[in-house]
Amino acid sequence: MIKELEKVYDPSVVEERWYQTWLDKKYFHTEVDKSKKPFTIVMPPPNITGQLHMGHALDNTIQDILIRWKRMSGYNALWVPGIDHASISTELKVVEKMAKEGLRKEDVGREGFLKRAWEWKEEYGGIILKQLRKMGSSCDWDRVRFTMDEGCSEAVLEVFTRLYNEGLIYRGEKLVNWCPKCQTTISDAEVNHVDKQGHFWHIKYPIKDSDEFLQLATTRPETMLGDTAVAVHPEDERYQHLIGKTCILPLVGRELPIIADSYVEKDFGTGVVKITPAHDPNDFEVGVRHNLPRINVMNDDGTINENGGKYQGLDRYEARKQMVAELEAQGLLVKVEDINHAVGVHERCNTVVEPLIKLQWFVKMEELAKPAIEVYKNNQLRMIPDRFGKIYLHWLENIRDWCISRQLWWGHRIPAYYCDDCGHITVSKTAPAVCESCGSAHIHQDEDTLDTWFSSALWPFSTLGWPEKTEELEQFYPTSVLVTAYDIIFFWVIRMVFSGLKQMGEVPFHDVFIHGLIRDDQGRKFSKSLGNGIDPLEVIEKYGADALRLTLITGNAPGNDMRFYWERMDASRNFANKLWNASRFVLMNLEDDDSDDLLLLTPADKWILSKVNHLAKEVTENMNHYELGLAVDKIHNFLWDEYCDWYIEMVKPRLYNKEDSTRKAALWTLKEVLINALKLLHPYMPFITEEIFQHLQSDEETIMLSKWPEYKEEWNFAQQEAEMDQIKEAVRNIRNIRAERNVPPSKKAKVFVVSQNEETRLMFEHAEVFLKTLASASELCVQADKDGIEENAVSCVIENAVLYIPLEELVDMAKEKERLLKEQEKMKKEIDRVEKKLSNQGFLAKAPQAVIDEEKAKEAKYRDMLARIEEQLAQM
RNA sequence: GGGAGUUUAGCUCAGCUGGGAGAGCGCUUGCCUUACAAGCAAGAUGUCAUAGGUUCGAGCCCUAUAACUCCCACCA
Repeated sequence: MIKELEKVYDPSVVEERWYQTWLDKKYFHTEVDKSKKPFTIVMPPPNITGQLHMGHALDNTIQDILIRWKRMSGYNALWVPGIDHASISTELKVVEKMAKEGLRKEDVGREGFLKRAWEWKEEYGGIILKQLRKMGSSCDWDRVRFTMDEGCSEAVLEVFTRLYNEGLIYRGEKLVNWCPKCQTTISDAEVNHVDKQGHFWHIKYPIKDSDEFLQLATTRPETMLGDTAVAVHPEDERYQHLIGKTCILPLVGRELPIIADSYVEKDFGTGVVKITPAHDPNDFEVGVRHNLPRINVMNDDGTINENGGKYQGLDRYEARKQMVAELEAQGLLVKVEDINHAVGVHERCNTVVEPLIKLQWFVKMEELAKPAIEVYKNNQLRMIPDRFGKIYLHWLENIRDWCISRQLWWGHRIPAYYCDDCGHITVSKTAPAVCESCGSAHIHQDEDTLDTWFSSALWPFSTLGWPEKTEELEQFYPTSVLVTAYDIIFFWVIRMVFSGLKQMGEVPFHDVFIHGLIRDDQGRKFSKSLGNGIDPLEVIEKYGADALRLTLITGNAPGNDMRFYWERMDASRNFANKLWNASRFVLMNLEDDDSDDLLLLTPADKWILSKVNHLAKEVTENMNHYELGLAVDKIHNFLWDEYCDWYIEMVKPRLYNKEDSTRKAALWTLKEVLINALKLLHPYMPFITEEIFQHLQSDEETIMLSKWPEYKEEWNFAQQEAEMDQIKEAVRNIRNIRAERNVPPSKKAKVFVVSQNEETRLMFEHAEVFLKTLASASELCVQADKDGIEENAVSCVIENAVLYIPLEELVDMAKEKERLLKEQEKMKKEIDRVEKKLSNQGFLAKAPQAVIDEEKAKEAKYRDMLARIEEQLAQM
């Protein structure tokens, strides 16, 4: 039994033991049960290169809370875990590892590389899932999925071929984002724009057969090697005479047409733009309009290629340096301006992205985006908090085609087969033996793989068995809620929505619960370079998973970032310890006979039952609105303040008196209320609640599968709640009086309650059992008049009564009077305020009746109290 | 350039559909009261960023301003 255990709660043993038990008993496993309503979450699959960090800890705590709550509420609750192959990150890691052995990708070939990648996956892929168990995550481990497992791969092939056949996937030569370091294309979403210090080089381009020059500026002089035109605005008077003429590209000598295009802004710079269709998205468009040649001057590694003449072989930045120097030498460099401008970098490696023309695979987005916009607008898809919906819409409304091919080996290989004879492309889920067009057997598969997000976009249905028609799919799709951080809306949420709508005809989830980021104590993001990371596993080791979970949820509102600092862990641990000790107290007193017949419930019992009853209602409501921070705050407050500091203290005298006829009721209430509160707390702090629950009762096998507390009318005691509020107020007043005079608790004093109201007197008489101990009273005298009270007793006025405490020490009457005058002043102010309200015709006419009644009741109460205060004063 | 968020106690943050400003930590004072000193009790601290407006009533709704943060974006 707990009562024999330590005074201090030690989470490490308890957490380990319960997680193993839950696993052994298969509590996490969910089978399809059509008699219940489904509640589904698919876990955002962490990367196989990943280690558990605070973001995962928060994300999974939220999911676990929701799943545990719904499971207890009788839902067919399924939480599918899984991991993502993370094509580019993993490939980089494996390459890095090979480099240590002195090997390059090319040395081992595609197959050799993939073998190593799979080995990586086997070795490291499951680490983060194991770490998630430390958090207490109750996902269905029998259903772990991997984005490259058989089923998910099947789904990828199915979707690719379907979209291709519909013309929604196409192959085209377009300007794409190229990472020279990773040597692959990347999507727009993978490009970060960072402000960098750069230069504006103002250069003169000579006009052919003339002494004139066109002056223009560029931030990337090396791209001039690929210039194929110079453009001005069609209506720019300054340059009318030059349109149609030719200028000479410095350093290269190529003749460039001077064209007119309204893309150029007259008022920016000199109003002249060099056009490099192969290296700039805008210029590319201009090139299409004017049928300009595209000259690619760059190799895949960011060096200048054979089109760069003598600069061939130089790195792009070295070429830039040399070219600028030569321009200057030739007198063609007018000036150099320092500027701050946004540069696109690859989010993985921070290398400056180079726009290059490449033949790549794309998903046509316009048609797919429309229904995704619709479902948000007509509320089939909700964002919590709603403001993220605007970000979602803005992205979809401005979406461009999605480049999905990657020059990587690790991932889903594109199921396109090229005929070496006729050039026909066959797209097929299985490798065709011959070209479907000419029948040639000389065919080869596309070397590229798909963007990692292509497979994760299918996650909500591929994990449930799609494209097979499984009963899981039928029962659990659409899923209930997606839990994720706001930084992943573009990458993932949007792509899941349009993929789900396209393939399943339904949204992949109804709600998107978006949380913020965890930051360090100074509000900075956790990052390797700052070295400010905090390992959740270390936190768990020191404080326990329950405490970490509580910290992550407490005081946080949806969508908001939060700071982590250790002091908050102390507070959470202290709460766990408080709960532990309160439970020890209950268990110490509990007896074997816990039948609930013949219970004589006192007002105090009814009060706490009523409180926990309303707590259940409010917590459930908060959780329905994803207000987890508010919910857990209420549970915390109930357990610590109401249950521990008040109820347990009230009940002690009854427990210690074996003759007390209400003793059994006290024990029953202590236990019953604690069980209900534990259940409400369980989703947040699963381990400690289970540990206590198991010691406390034997009706239910585990708190995990116990019945979620619901509001019940028979536990609604409004009157007792009001009475206890008044008793508490009296106790606080007495304590205050004693504290102000530094009367130690050991020094007891008589307390007189004088009230003309019979009900009030009765109420205090009933409370005598515990009131004496709570207020350090030697004796409690409840009476209708002031008989027997010393003249210099300290007094204070409460609703319907006056309290007197005769203190032996000489009471400073002048000070007492001063205190009463202050009270009087305060009361008058209150009355003024209420009266002002009640004499306001507008208020009386427009405010709800309940509010008006409340104010009237206050007025009466305050007037009564003021009268008593003045009576006291008159006698001084 | 567009959009969003934040501004509440010394610190970190809650405050749900408008109806007397809250928590944790910190601080002051007194207590080892047989569950808990990781505790108990009693305290102190707020022009809810600023200025207007709507309303019987505004921390909450509207407008403007300021400061900070973030996201998006092809001005060379």
